[in-house]
Amino acid sequence: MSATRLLVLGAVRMYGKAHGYQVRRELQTWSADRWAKAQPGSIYHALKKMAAEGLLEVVDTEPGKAGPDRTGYRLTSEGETHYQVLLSQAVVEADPWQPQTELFFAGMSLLPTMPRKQAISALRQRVTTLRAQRSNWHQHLESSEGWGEPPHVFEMYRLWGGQVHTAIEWTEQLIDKLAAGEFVMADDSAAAFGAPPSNHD
Amino acid sequence: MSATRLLVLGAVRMYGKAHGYQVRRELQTWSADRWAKAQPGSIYHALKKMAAEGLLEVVDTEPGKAGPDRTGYRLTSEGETHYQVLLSQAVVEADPWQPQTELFFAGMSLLPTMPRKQAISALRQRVTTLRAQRSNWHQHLESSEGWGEPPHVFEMYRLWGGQVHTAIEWTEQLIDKLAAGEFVMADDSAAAFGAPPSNHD
DNA sequence: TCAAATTTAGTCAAGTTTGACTAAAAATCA
DNA sequence: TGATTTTTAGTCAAACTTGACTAAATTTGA
Repeated sequence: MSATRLLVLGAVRMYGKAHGYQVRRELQTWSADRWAKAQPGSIYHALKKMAAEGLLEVVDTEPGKAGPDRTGYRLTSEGETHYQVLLSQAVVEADPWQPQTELFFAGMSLLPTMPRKQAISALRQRVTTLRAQRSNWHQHLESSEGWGEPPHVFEMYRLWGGQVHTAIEWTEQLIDKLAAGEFVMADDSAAAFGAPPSNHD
Repeated sequence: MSATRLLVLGAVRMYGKAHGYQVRRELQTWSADRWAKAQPGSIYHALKKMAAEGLLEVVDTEPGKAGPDRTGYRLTSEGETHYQVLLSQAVVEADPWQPQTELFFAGMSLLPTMPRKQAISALRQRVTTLRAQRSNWHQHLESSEGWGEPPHVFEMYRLWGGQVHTAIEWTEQLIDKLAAGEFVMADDSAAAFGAPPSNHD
């Protein structure tokens, strides 16, 4: 489950129809080329792959008015479903081992494309997972403590625990803000960030 | 600059001489297959690549007593130099964009292979970088604030700021512990974690 | 107006990562 | 003992990522 796919899907979706370069530039404005693997090759690869998988469909191939031809893509209905699933996963999933940042930031970038209640519930799930990790970690440090692990490894656990703590607090604050009606979410306005344009097709 | 290389180099180094499977198992005990890209293919690839680059040399190819032949590797003197450089970089480097965890955890795993003073100074540099990032981020939020970025992006900055804050505090505590003589470092004992065995060669 | 620079759109070879798979030896056990 | 399982050591194709590069159109500016 890669952040690249979610980001590409999200970018195509927000244009309704988009070609690779458009996606590439959009993701660049999100700095996604820096915090995720959003280099040209990855983007074009993801587009072709997802088209082959039926998540995207090629709408047209205009003889590009500048440079090479532009291939326009659009989400299929399976693509739309897949997008919902990926986005929820990205927001909920809190694997302590994987560098969360990439996937979670992708999810956060696209959070406003979720209805408010769903976003809140996804973030709540995330908090639950994070809490569970935290108590797991606590037990590990207290109980069997003192076995073979070299002491500097405990320091790493401590850092990790601190980061999880920070993440929990932040997530809870975000939930509160969402509950208080902050941010424009998918069910507030057709013009929410990342929302697909009205489909006049 | 990949965590895989540093980890593989560090593992070979701590054995003096090691074959791929040994490295693979060692890294598994560090859970490095989970928080870094330490799958078999990556490990064997890194070994071959670094051998081709002259950082490692093939010591022997015993007809493996179990299964296929074992290829033994050892650090060359360039490899040793490179290891020092990579390790320092991993500890010092604090790129806000890259998911730090992978590289930094690799560095922390191998921290005791540094002399104490060097470790402290590397960590101090890290703190300096982190602080700079933090004030950069502060300025961004305060000053030009309110331009085109959608509000949920600010939340991401806030999370990121919190994580940096946690990282700074943790690093400072670690520096204090090191300064107070905690942990067995490379210049304390030949038996420090990850230290190469005495070279009876 | 015409050369140089920039923007647009994408390709491609090289490099890296994945993880299922092979194949041989050793351990287990009925 | 003979069959099954586990451990050992590594390979390999498929997938993904990188980022320099092409090539055409448009803009800039002397």
